[in-house]
Amino acid sequence: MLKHTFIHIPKVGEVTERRLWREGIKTWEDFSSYDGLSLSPGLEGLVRSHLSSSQRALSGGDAAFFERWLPSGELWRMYPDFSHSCIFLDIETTGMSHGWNDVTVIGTYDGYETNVFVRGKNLRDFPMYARKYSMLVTYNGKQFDVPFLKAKFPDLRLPAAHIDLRFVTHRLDLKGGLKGVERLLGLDREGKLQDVDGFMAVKLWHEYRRGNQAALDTLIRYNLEDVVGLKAIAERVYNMGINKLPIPVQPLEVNPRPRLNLPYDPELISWLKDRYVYY
DNA sequence: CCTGGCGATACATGGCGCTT
DNA sequence: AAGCGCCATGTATCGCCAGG
Repeated sequence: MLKHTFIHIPKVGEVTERRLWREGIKTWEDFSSYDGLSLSPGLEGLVRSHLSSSQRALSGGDAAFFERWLPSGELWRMYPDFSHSCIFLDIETTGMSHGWNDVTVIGTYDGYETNVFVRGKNLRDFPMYARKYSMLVTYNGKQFDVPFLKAKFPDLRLPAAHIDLRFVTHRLDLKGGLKGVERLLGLDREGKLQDVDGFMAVKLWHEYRRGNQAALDTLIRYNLEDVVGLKAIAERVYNMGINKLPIPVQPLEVNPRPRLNLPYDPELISWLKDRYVYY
């Protein structure tokens, strides 16, 4: 998709990009053979030089370049070009507020394997691990996960680009939180895991601290279900995004939600569900 | 329960090309 | 040269709504 993109160039907005497309300039390559019809000479030069930087950034895997120049609502366009170095992430905490609450679990998925970092075990390994990636994908992570992680690890270096799927789905009229979006896309998770939410994640952590090992298993399973779901969502919303554009763009091959083979305790979930009042 | 990024909206500004 | 429309961009304000 980036090779079709012009909106990251200064002085080029949605209208100009669509005009270029309409005139048959659908890729950066098309622009090189452009014989100067409807852009002013100054703008043409600007585009030309910005495209050569873009080409360099793309071949060099420079995600920071695109994070810097793309309007935030169009960051989703980066996904296929950087998915080879992409990390999906979701955290669990003891509550909602940075000042008062702590990170308990960090779950990640790179498209091949999941990783989990647990408070009191290996949470400290996360910053080193996170450095390897160019792109981060979360749901509401700009609000929640990233500020929490930065508070926890002050000199944390996260991937240069961050796609927050919350805003992508919202613009596509997919609303209702991560689980709601999964449901709308037919990506529901199995059985009892459906009943776990963030509030229960807090309770599961406390159960674990009281000595219940199965509570940690369940918390981790829940967390990783969220994480792997992000990839399935990203692929689908990307394809929905390109379908709204007036030019044909190569769609992404869509994968099913990965099936996790990790233990959890369905009875504990039922017990917690009955035990606490939700509002 | 708390928090804040973001989209939507409105408005001002300024560059540019075109017309008269 | 002046006026105009088009478009990008900046600023400000407001309310939504997602996370544990």
